[in-house]
Amino acid sequence: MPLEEIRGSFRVFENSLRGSLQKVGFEHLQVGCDCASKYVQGTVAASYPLSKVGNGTSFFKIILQESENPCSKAGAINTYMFGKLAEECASVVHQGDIVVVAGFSMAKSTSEADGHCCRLEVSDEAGSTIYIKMKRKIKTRESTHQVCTRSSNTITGSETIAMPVTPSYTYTPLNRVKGGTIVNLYGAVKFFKPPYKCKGTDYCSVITIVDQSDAKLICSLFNVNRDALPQIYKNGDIVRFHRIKIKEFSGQLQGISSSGFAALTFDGAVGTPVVPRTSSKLFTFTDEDRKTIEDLRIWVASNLLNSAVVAKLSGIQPPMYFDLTCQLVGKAKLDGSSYLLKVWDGTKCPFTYWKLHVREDDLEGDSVLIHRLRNLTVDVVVYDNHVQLAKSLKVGTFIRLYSLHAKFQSPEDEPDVSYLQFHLHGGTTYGRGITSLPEGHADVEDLKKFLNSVDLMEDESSESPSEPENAYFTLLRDHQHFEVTALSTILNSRSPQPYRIRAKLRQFEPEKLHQSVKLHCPQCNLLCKHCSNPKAIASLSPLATQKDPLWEPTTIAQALGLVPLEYVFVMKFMLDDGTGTLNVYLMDCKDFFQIPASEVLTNNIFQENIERIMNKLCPSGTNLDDLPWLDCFIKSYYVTDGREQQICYRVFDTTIAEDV
DNA sequence: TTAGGTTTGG
Repeated sequence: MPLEEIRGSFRVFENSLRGSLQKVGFEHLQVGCDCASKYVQGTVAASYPLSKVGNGTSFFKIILQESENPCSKAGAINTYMFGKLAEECASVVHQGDIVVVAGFSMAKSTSEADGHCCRLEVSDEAGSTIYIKMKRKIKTRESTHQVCTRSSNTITGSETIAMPVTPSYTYTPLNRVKGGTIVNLYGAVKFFKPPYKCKGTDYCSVITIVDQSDAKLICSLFNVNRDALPQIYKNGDIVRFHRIKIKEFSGQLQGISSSGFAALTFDGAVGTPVVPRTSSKLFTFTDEDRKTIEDLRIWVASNLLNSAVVAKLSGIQPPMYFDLTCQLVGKAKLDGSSYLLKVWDGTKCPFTYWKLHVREDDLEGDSVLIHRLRNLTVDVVVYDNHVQLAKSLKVGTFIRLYSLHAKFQSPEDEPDVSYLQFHLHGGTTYGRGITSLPEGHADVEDLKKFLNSVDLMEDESSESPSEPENAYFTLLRDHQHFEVTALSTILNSRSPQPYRIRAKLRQFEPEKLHQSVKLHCPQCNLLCKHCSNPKAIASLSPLATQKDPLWEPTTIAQALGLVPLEYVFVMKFMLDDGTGTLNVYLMDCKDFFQIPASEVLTNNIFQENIERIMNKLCPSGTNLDDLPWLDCFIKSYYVTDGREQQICYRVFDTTIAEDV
């Protein structure tokens, strides 16, 4: 906490502080000294009213008197507080309180009247911590109606101070860090785990940094606020850590964020703007910092081998783990431990890849856009610890998926085919994780430009640019001896029977393919019907007591009184042979299109195939004369709603074939 | 406190 009250013995408190910080006397304070591992202690001699500096930041000034050396020449020093910390201190700090300041910086005094050549500067954002030992305990208004009066030497009046402040920090090369110290560091990121929620109360980011000394340091950084952790997006980024604690673990030195820790991150590429990424509003940045970063960038360019594999969807070579920069188009909860992210990067994945079947209602995102981008988006399944972050991502934002796994997988019942799947496995090994890239990030701007240049119409019309204009025809699987019957004859006949017809497809429903896939009950031969008579789970007991129980879905379903439903295509064709038109139903699992209905919703290649077939059989805006003739078997049958009988027709023993 | 790079499921 940036502001803490010291309760109990001050001596005990000071002993605990000495474990990590060193006390420094006022006379040793000067601009340029290393204050990272130091603290000062003094008594509040005076305080000024809370005010604001030019940019609107709150400002609070106190004069600290060195407690143990009241006669010292440098016995007092001005302490300037900024931001939230200033506001908090202004409400609790009073004359006579003992104050301990850690994480301060030094600035040159603006007036000789200050009594010291420099002043202390502290702020929440800079990671300062102020400990206060109250002179007297305050009674609250709630506990008593007596308003507590404390002696206060508040100086009235406003004052203008010079901004920005320029304190001086000393940075330790990585080969010089020592255990038990608190140091300031610069380094290039060699490896990192994007912030993730750890088992404790905080978010954690593990970052390995290297520098020109060729030493490396693994740092574990914690913060309750994800955004307060360094915003690293790729290896090679440059970080500046202030007040990082060095300790030994398993014979190796490591860095750990301690009280007052603060970080800045910079793009590590030579020539890019030197703009610090930070959630802090207040931080120091000097010409020297700029020089350090530029030097490190040059070193990174020829010394840091980036182990991360970065790929576009068009260039992946499965199986592989890679980092993908993309835009989130849709998202959906799958189950408690997995989550779907539909993403695109403007390029087309050249492999047959897995599409998950998600109910439209469960999919968050613009359904029109999702449909338009259907041939360019891939489905990424993220697991376990990544679910929480995935859930929080806003559709439309740009994200980077780290160590995304692309691998082929065959469905259990189809060993001959395999689909490419994208998984972000659980855990954080190898830096697996997700970051949301901010607007304005160079990679985001580049990707945006590229996505805007993608011509979706072109993509749709040139999905297979070199593919010949294949024709489709129907194959009759049996009964070839049947004579062709005119539709007018069929329309005049009322007896249920099979026919061979030759007609053109004038219209079909539904237009949207996904609406044609239904669940069908093979027992009663009807759609979404309840033939199941579910039994208690105990009904499985007889099966379990068998010598070699057969734990197959059909056996289990039977024992539980369930009739498994199956996926079928249900379509209505309006056929025309010039003698009349007839509405004929198609209800088919896999034989008509030679594509299983159970797979089509999850496989975009199958969807494209069917769309292509239907577009050939019944292209929109084409005259009946130009449509292809189709040979089909149909049969007539009666359906009844209990009162009236109606004659219907459906396709059977007919298959669509491609004329290659 | 947490993690402590890593040898990578669904």
